Amino acid sequence: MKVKEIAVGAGVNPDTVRFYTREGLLKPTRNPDNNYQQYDSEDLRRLRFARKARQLGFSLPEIRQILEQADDHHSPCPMVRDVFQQRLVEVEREIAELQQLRSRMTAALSAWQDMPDGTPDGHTICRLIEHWDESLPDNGWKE
Amino acid sequence: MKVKEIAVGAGVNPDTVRFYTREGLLKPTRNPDNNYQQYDSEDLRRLRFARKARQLGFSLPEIRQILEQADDHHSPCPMVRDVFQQRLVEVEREIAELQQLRSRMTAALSAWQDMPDGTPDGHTICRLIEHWDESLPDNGWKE
DNA sequence: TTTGACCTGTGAGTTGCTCACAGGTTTTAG
DNA sequence: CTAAAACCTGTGAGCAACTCACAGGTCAAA
Repeated sequence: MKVKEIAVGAGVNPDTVRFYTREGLLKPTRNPDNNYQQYDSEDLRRLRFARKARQLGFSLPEIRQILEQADDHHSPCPMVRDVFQQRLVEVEREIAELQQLRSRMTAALSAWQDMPDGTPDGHTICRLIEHWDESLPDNGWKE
Repeated sequence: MKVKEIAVGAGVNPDTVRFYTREGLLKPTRNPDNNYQQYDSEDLRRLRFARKARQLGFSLPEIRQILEQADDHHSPCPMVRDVFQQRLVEVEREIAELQQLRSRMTAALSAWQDMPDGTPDGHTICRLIEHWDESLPDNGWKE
């Protein structure tokens, strides 16, 4: 298979295939005639695997690690379960944060119905946002 | 105020202050003696505003636009309401996706309890992920 | 006066792609 | 048979929103 073929087979952009190849997730051979990359069905499985793992929130280094373990004939599954559980915790945290954000946003929107538009008098930029209260999740400042 | 002072005042990294200044969100004056940036309380309000807006999901260009509108003595609030409502829709979509992901993950985790670890026999990388089903939200391939 | 903490600008690193470029190859249509 | 379209190659830049590193200037306290 050539780049575009495997890309279509996995439903990704050909540049993603080239990128994953550069990153060492795929290890095609070369056609000595024209110097083209040659992928086989194994590469296709790896690519599909990588895409699924990405959707689950695995990072490229993690995926590479899993693939390398598989190459070395070690079962990556216990590790996958670990990362997977961590990821689940993160997902739940993200959900909670977004839900909190949503309830604040809907509350704010209904409150704003009764508020006049801010007049930028040099003291107020937009009271809609300025009156947004302070207690949002803190991001940063030297964690 | 000097960089670190305003940074502490808004609870952000001094580099973020410098970055926002480069990006035109803050417009400090210069101390001609030492070439230091000089921020005033107005800048502090702008910075706090920007941070709140970021937490609400506004992008830096959007925030800059809002600030510029306020500088020109136009009320940015109607625009803010618009962007805000769009953002609310996005937040809700994100929540829905994450919730779907979570339910799939918990289902998978309990299913995996009964599955053996994949033996990488050259045909399987990790059945935990390979058996993850296909119908996740599609990202990409020429939108 | 010598630390140490701050300031300056610029440039690179982060993540996971995506796109642009310039040139080589292969396929297809006329 | 040839010309154009469609593919391939590697490299390098761009995205978002910072964060950090570097090299050198400035200023406060001890």
